[in-house]
Amino acid sequence: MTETSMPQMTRIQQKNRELILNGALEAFSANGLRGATIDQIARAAGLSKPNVLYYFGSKDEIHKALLTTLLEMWLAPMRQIDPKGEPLAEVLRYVQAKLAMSQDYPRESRLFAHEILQGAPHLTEILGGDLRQIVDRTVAVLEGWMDRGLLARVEPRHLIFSIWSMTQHYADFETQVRAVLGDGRDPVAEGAAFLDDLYRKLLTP
Amino acid sequence: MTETSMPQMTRIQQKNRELILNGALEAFSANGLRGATIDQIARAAGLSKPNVLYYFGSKDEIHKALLTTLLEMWLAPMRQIDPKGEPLAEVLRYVQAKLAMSQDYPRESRLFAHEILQGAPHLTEILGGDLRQIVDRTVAVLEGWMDRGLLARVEPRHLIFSIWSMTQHYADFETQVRAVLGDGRDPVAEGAAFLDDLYRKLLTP
DNA sequence: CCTGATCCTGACCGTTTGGTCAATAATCCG
DNA sequence: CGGATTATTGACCAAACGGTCAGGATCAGG
Repeated sequence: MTETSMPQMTRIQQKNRELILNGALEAFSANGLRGATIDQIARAAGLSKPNVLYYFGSKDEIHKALLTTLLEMWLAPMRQIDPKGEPLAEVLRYVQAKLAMSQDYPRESRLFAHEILQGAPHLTEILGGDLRQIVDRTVAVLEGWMDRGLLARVEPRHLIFSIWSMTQHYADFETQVRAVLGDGRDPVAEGAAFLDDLYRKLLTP
Repeated sequence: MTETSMPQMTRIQQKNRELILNGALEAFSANGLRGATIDQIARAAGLSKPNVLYYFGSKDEIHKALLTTLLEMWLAPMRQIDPKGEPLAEVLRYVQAKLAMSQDYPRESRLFAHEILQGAPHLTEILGGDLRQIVDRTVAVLEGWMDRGLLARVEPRHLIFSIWSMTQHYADFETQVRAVLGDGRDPVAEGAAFLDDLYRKLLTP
């Protein structure tokens, strides 16, 4: 959400660009790229529509800027897996970190879900580059652990998918989860316990 | 996709309503409720726009009819879990059936994903009723098995979530999956093996 | 205080969208 | 066949949408 502060920007630019990106996150995460309107974004940002378009040339440009800004944050937990750490603990810590992000940043989670449902038009470049790279690194680490018998052998990429899908599920499908579980329960806390159990059983050698 | 054939409908009504629902599935699954236009639906159905609106009064009505029609099919695999069967085999069969559905009916899967990302405006009624009931039944069956020590004890509802999220992931997030796995691989076949392994380890008492 | 650059907005424009309607064509049935 | 019902469409409408623009307000620096 905090924009990478470019140096040659006035205070006003910094403040308003951030207001706009914040409003855009609200609108895009709720309605998707096509569903969200510039008016919605402007209202959420507390600015006029032409003023929004003064800072970003088009709706698409806002969307792109937002995704670029947020992707780094979204991948951060995976970067923190430590090849020198205790294997099972490292994976479990990653799972919990990803789950916490889905809980703390549901809008961001939904934003990415929407983007990917559309076929990731804006993300494909990054998906093929940066993301691929960080995933490859993580796969190598996991395979190293499995080779040394420190972790049960499973297909590493599918292990990663399973973590992504289940943790995001709690944010993206919150409605469904709530409808099924009923009120008065804490889906994410229960999910944390379930996932800990699951990956412990799956990965203990 | 096949409409529940109401009796007092002419052949033309039956045919055209089905054409429309089919076109709507194409449009809604690709672009969501707000993103899809009646024109798109009409084109996909091979009918004129006013003619589409002759059969369904509004875009929302088409959407609602489509969800209602498809929900039954979507829940069918869960209904087939047999309380008298061998527990682990029953669960594994359900997992594979759900995965096959994500592969065979990706449009339907995406349709539901879109709907739920919007907060399930049209589904909430059904989510609180029919869905709740079938889930409750399945939970009871699972708990029975766990009580008798035939299945490892886990929170049954979260077990169900995990199945839903991971199987749907292969359809909804197909782009992401393909980008990470690279070409020349069969994500679903690999997923089937991974999931079989996972649930076997998780649920074997 | 002045001046140039930055910031902001009301009014406006062309297009798309959901939806209507009167008129015409096809179909059904006695 | 013939009349009534059903099916279909081109033309149209109001609202919403993405985006532009000229001109005025505000601000920073000398």
